[in-house]
Amino acid sequence: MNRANRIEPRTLKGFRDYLPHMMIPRERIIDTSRRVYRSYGFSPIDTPALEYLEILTGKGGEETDKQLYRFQDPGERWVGMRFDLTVPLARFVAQHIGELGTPFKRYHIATVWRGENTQHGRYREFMQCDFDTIGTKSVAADIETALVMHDLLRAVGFEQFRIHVNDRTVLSGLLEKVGLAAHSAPVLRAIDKLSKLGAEKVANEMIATAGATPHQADEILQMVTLTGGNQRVLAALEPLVAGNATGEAGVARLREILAATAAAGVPDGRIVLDVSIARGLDYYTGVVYETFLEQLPKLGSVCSGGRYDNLAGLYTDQELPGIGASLGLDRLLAGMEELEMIERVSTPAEVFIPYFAADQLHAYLRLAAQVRRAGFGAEVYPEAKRLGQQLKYADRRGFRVALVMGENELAENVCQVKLLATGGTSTVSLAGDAADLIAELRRLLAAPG
RNA sequence: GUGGCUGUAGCUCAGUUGGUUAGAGCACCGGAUUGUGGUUCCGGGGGUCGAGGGUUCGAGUCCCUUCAGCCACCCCA
Repeated sequence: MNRANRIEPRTLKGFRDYLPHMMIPRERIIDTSRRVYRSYGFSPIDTPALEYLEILTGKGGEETDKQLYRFQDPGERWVGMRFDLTVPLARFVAQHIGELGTPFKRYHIATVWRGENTQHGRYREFMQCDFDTIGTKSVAADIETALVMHDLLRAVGFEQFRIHVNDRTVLSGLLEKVGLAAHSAPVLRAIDKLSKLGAEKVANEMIATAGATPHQADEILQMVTLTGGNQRVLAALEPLVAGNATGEAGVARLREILAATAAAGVPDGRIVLDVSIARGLDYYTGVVYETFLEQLPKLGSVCSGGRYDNLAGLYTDQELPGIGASLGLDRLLAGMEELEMIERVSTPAEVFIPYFAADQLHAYLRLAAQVRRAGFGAEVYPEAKRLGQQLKYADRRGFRVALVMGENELAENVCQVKLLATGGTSTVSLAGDAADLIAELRRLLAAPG
């Protein structure tokens, strides 16, 4: 094909290819989250990428409506691509709750699409790793959500992180007391920006967008800027919501969550009561969580969620409360990269077998099969090229070990085990189904990674 | 969606007031070295200078449009 007809290979704005060295850590985090969710009894589900447009519009507000990928399918139905996993979940439970029963715990790891403007760490196609508990208002579900978030971050490899917790009913209670209950959405959006903008600008925004008086703004700020440790914040909150049942219940719930997570073994200081955490989404009605990495506070929350007490109200009359959270996979990966927690590797296999003696392919394939039976990934190079080149290939890809076996080794039924990181080499026997080799590999590859 | 900045090789970039055939480093492939990689040396493949149009005798360089990336707002994972 000549140059003029050639199609330029390119990807759409906000859509990405994932090369092996990015996909390997990505899959590792996905596998980790799957393992943690399952360890708490969350079950996997999946839903279609496309939904009837009417399912997706109306929930989530104007912004999401604008960002929705929508088109007519070949049958001229109006359809949309899911922009999160919560709305499909709402439809899913409304449709199937009869056969699922409650409480229903599910996780859903899948791609979503939003036609919004791109920015660093923000794309038009990205993956969400959600878990939710549907059909119970119990504080136990709130507590479990925090525990899952905690285990998840630790399983991925973090120790330096904090889960910030708040309860929107505390804010609602205060808004009722000061007389701003009718404007809660813009007030909450303003409060959510406190860490970014500072108290003064937040006050101005509340006055401008929510019609608050300076006095009202001041009262709200007084509460959301409380600091000084969980117990002290709780003690300070109580008088502020006193006499308002909604607010009092919220404070009690927060107190219970903090006590229970501590009892479950979450270290002191990991879970932080932060009254300024509001979460932008309108559908949260109770507890809200955000997780920050201590080394990268500016990265924003890497795992967030909260309680919504009428998830499926658009699709069914049955009241279905729930709580859930979502791992910010791309943001977390960006953070791990910045913290140099990601090893540059572009092979998922540990063991490299150079194709050395040109007429001995069968011997290499047999060796590789023995290594794989022991549970290791093994790759045989496809061409009998110069050994140096093959080792260079193995080194670049990030293999851990090379098994060198040429004429000499074959004659003695042994092979060299070469640790690529150091160059250190030992010779082991292949007798008896390569038992010595397998033992040596287990020893060398025991280290994590 | 709004505003600003930036687009030269896979990556990071040089390229003089507009002037002949567009360069470097790294990366990639091959050789030096037909049995040992991450060092060195030599060679090679890769660019219609993001794309389209305009001004000009002449455009990588100036102008317009468009696409993409980055930043801020908005919103959010």
